[in-house]
Amino acid sequence: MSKLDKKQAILDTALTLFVSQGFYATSTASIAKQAGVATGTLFHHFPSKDELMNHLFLNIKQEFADAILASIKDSGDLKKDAKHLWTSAIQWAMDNPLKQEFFQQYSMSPSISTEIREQAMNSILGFMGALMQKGQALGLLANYPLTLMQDNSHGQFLAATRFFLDNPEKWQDPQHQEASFLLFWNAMVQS
Amino acid sequence: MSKLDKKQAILDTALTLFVSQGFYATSTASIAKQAGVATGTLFHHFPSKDELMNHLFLNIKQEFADAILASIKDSGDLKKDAKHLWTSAIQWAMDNPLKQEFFQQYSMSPSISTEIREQAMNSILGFMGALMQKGQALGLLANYPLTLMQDNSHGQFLAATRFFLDNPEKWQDPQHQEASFLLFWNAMVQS
Amino acid sequence: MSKLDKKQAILDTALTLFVSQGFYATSTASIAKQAGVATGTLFHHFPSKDELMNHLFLNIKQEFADAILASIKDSGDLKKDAKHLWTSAIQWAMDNPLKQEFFQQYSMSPSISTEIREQAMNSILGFMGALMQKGQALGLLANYPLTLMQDNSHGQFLAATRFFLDNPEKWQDPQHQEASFLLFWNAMVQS
Amino acid sequence: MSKLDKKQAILDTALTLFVSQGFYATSTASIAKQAGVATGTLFHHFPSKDELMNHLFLNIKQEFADAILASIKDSGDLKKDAKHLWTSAIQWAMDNPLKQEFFQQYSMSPSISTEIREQAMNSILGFMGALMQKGQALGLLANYPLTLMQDNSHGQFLAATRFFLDNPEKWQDPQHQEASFLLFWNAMVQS
DNA sequence: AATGAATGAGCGTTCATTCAT
DNA sequence: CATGAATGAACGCTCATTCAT
Repeated sequence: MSKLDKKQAILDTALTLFVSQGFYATSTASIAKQAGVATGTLFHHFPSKDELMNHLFLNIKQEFADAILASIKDSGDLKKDAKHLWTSAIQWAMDNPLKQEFFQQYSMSPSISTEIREQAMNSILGFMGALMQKGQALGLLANYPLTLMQDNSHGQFLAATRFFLDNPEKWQDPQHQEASFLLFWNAMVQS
Repeated sequence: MSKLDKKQAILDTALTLFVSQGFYATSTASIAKQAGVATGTLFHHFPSKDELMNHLFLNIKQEFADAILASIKDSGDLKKDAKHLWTSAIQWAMDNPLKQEFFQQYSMSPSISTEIREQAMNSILGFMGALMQKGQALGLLANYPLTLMQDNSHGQFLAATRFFLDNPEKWQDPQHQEASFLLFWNAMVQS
Repeated sequence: MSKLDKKQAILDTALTLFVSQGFYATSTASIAKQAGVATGTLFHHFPSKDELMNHLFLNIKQEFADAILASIKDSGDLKKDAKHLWTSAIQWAMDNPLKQEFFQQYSMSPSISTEIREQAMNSILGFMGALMQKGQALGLLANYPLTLMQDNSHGQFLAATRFFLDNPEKWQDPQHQEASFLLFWNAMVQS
Repeated sequence: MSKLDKKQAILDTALTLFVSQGFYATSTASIAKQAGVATGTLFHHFPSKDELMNHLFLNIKQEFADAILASIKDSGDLKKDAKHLWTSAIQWAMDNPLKQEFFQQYSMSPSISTEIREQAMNSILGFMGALMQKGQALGLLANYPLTLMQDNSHGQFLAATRFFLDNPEKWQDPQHQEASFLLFWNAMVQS
């Protein structure tokens, strides 16, 4: 096993165990053991358990952001673009259930330092913010305060991914998929 | 200090510390010390740290449910009733910021046993579910799958309370208050 | 329940629990609870857990000594008298299995203070000592050192009661009963 | 201090303290401290205090069994062989007073799990059992039930070692040594 | 870089004992 | 005399972290 393999094995194992047992219930010794390395090795790659957690969090956030960024389109039809974005985001969650679960569990937990958490939130909500401002400028979306709309959308996204993660077969159902998007979109529409 | 005072002091201190430091970072010794009782006293009233947590959770959930239940009206105007419900719920959160914070942190955390958590969720989401079914029957709300709508509303509620808790002065602003309700209501209306 | 009843209930419960769970694994709270009294009541009757234990030990030892004393005969036939004594002693153990078990467990354990233990041993072994000296004077028993013979007899008695307590049906068998006595008696006879 | 040294230091210290203070009155912290290691080190080598105890018990039982096994002879003269066995067993106890004391205290105590205790008893009493059956076949020993004889011999052995451990100078006295054996042997002899 | 034995502060919990009622 | 809530020292044990190899 090469160096990179060991570091990656530690990260992979940590993700699995943090999600299934929780951060505090997972000992560094158990991560090392299940990753097939010595306890000391974990601390060669990460200065502390907290740093391992933050590293993991930033890694996953970046993966998600990259996936979303790659799926952004500008077709001229804002609603269509928004639907594409919404669907891509949930699809990523369905494709990466462990990572999404990790996000759900730790994006609001004190196990992750505040600055890291906020940094992650901003970068993701940034996409949505830009889209919303565009919609407002076009008169498609209501002129609600932007930060309120952003937080609301984030809450809807967390609820939607939790729902579909718990009921994966429903994500295959076009009615559910469509309803999920409309709940998100109509909330903001100029009525 | 009377008997009840000591038990209550433990519960109050535990609430404060669990919210500010997290469950695992809060030692039973620190709860006892700050509550002004001996370590043994905590275990005289609660068989374990976990049971103390569950007790706290059920207590707060019941308080919230009682507050919501007391504010339910049936005026014949569903949208008006819904707004009253929505406003009351957020108002309770604004009046009890510590308890709302506790809810945000622990309603999805493994620190609370699954059955206790689900029991709490169901009792609260039950109100919303009934209201939604009524709205669908009247043709006011879209015929989206009920469970999806419920989870979506819950997500919006968590987002709204977090937003107003972080920006309490905005809850005084009628525009924000109105926008918050419309985001919730319009998401579900029949378009 | 009268005062004496409560004190006796505590002693009875302590005997049962000390035998079945051991001294250290039995909490004073559990004794009080099972005896149907408050925790404080135990400490009204006995100044400490250790004193309760010593009290129990002396009580039982006295009961045993009384039973043996009552069964001593002087028929002129030493072997017959010895057999009667031996049989009576084991019979008492069979009739009071809990108390005998208590004896087996604690007569050598540090849970009971040394002086109390020695005091108990001497009073019981005294009977045997007198009998042995008589036998030696008559030329029936070998002139082995008296203390060695006493300790040997005690060891045989403990072994015999343990055996018959574990196999109570064999105590009904005359062959076993006779063999048990002969092992004891022949060990000491002048060969 | 090497690794093995530390583990051995823990075992040695535990033996001394368990014998002098008892199992429950000896804290793991005191064992570690007196052994010159950290508390965690004890638990690095033994998963729990109970396991440390069982380990100790099995170690000592094995040592004793090995010593006895090495001293077994088959000279054709059964009584002579028996005396050799008896003397060797007591000699081991005199040479290892701490370990013998440990045996006396714990071979019947609930601090050691039942299966471990029985396993130890059987392996030791096995020697005696074989010797007795041989004696019965030769018509030298009485036809008492074998298990009763075994238990009886065990009781005599415990009594003899206790006696000589408490009075070590008497083990030097040929009269005491001879008497001790005759008490054991004559008990079983065909009369 | 990798190892894993060693560390010791800190944890949740127990329980003999006290004392106000 | 009886009660049981309260006490706090002490327990067995865990685990993030260090460091000699």
